[in-house]
Amino acid sequence: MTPEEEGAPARERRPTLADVAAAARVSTSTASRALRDSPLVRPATRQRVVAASKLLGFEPDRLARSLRTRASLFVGVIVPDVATIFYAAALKGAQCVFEAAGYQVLVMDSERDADREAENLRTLLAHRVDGILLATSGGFEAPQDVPVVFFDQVGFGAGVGNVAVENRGGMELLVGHLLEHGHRRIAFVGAPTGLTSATERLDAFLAVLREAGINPGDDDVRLADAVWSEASGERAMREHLARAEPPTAVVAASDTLAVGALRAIRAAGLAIPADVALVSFDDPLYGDLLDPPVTALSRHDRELGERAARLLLATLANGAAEPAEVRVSAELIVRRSCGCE
Amino acid sequence: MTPEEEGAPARERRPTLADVAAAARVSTSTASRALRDSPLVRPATRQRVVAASKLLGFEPDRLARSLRTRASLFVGVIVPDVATIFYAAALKGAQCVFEAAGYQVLVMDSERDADREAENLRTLLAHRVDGILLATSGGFEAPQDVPVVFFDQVGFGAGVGNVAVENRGGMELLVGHLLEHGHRRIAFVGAPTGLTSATERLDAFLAVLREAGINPGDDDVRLADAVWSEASGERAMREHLARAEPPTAVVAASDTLAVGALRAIRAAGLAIPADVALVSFDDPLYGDLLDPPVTALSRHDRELGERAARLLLATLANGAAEPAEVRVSAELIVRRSCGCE
DNA sequence: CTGAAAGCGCTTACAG
DNA sequence: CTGAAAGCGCTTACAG
Repeated sequence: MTPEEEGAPARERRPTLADVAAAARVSTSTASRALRDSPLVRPATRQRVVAASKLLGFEPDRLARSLRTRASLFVGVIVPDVATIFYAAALKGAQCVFEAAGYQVLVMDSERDADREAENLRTLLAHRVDGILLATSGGFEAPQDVPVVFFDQVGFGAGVGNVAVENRGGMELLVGHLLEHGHRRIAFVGAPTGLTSATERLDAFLAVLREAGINPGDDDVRLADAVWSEASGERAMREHLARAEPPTAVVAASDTLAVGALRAIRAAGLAIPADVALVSFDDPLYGDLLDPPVTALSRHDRELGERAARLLLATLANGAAEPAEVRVSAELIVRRSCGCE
Repeated sequence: MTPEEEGAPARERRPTLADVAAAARVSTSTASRALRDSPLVRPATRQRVVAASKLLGFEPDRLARSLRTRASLFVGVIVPDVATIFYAAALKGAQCVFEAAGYQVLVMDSERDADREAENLRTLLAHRVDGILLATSGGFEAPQDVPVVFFDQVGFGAGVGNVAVENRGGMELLVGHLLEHGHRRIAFVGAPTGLTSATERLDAFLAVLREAGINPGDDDVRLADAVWSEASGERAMREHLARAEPPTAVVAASDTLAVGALRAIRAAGLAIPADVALVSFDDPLYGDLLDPPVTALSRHDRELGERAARLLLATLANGAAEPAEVRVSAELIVRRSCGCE
């Protein structure tokens, strides 16, 4: 046998299943079966094939396999901004779950743009993803036959499920705590409604206040920009501070907004919590080290991603069930910005 | 013509090129050419094909195309931890560049584990990525014929290029500033050497000190864990504080380490910078809002990712050139923890 | 300008 | 237990 026949590692191109089969002197059918641990192949044969595969450094082409099996084992994840702590952590959670299940994730960043999101969706479909995790920015168009689960923002009706934070419960904790401190003039720094979390948080804020017998006026809520940017949170807070009767406490609908508010309050030369108390819906990174440490809701970023991934996996395995609605609840982390200590 | 022949959108399975071709009454060859804007097809024909494609909602299967063209337009990015600000931002930078060039990115999280990294590498190769961006954790094995560019950590010799921070220059800024403040007993909280950034930063720290006529002792450097965890930074700082002659200033090799050090100093009831000054190699998130605001080097996370991506793209387009070595330099952000103001 | 044919690298009925 | 054959959905020489 010449070296060519024996299949010394071909340096010029990647070995294919055919190379392995040739080296092991079996058909590609048998080689394929052997490598996939089919019970249909004699142990001795399997051994030969495996050895040949090792020798050649064979790695099956997942793309070719996907094409043939009609299951890509690709899953798509669309987020508004990967560089944001929340989405990065949620992505990580999802990725861990998917990888363990043999799926490869395709991440897309919609840049918080609905059109881009729609395009991302198409790109994912073109890659024949088996399913999608979507933190929508409003560009959702239901794909024909791939299941999508919404996370962060819930997509009413559409999709096979939603996983999000318990916005109502969280807001109850936040506002409730401020109420206990005796505040009555409590203001809100939120995001433009439209996306569900922004809306739910605002609605909950108003509802909790009303239940406490307080009737918040229009002035009591200021909306930042759709990106939930620090800068816009700062601006919104500045507006609150400029009111004839400024609030004695503020709840920010997110960590970024809270940090913006913090900047505005400091810039105004005011003391927290003496002049204005501040609480944040999400715990800012290093929230305990800020000046002052801020009272906030604990984060469950990664868990959110995991839950969403598991939901999708379940659908992929069992077919569409009832749309699942999962809400993860957060706890109050009491620090100093609320007036405690 | 019956509806079947005319190709009303088949709801049960995704339309293929064959469906489009049938609907437009051309061969798949022509359909393919028409959709890819080949000059070889008559305008009228192209129109028919495009119309049919639209009508059916056809989206070409990228996997099939990749198989045929032998260019996946996939690119892999391996990071030690996506949930870390730095890597998330670098990923975003890279992703933007790749997407604009028509590449889809496959992200892998090595969990800072060399074996997992090696596995990630194999997975990427199995997906026939055209190239790889790697922030190595030590598990690199050179793939046969796909170019890899290292970022964050440089991979000596291997790969088609490296992009990293200017560690030496950054350390000069940091230590130099502390020296100007009159400090002589300056300590270091770093990461275990091995990975290049840890090594380079430590070496630079020592070198700069020596050039200033100071001879740092073994005690002056304490190493945290390989994950650069806050907790280990805190521990290392605690050790420094417990020394017979504690340092009057400390440089932390990263933001996380600096935050850990900050915690340790505070816990010891010491004042920054009065009792110990502190500077950080990377600017912590909200570094200006911490108590006290910390002096640090500006971040260029996203830029690092972009540069790395562009380098890979260039290699993909022009073939292997000389291994490129790009270093991005950082500026000193002076705040209060160093003793300024 | 268009079509028939081959083939990318796999998997899987179908025969034996 | 094994192999020859078909086919996943595309693209691209090769003829015409």
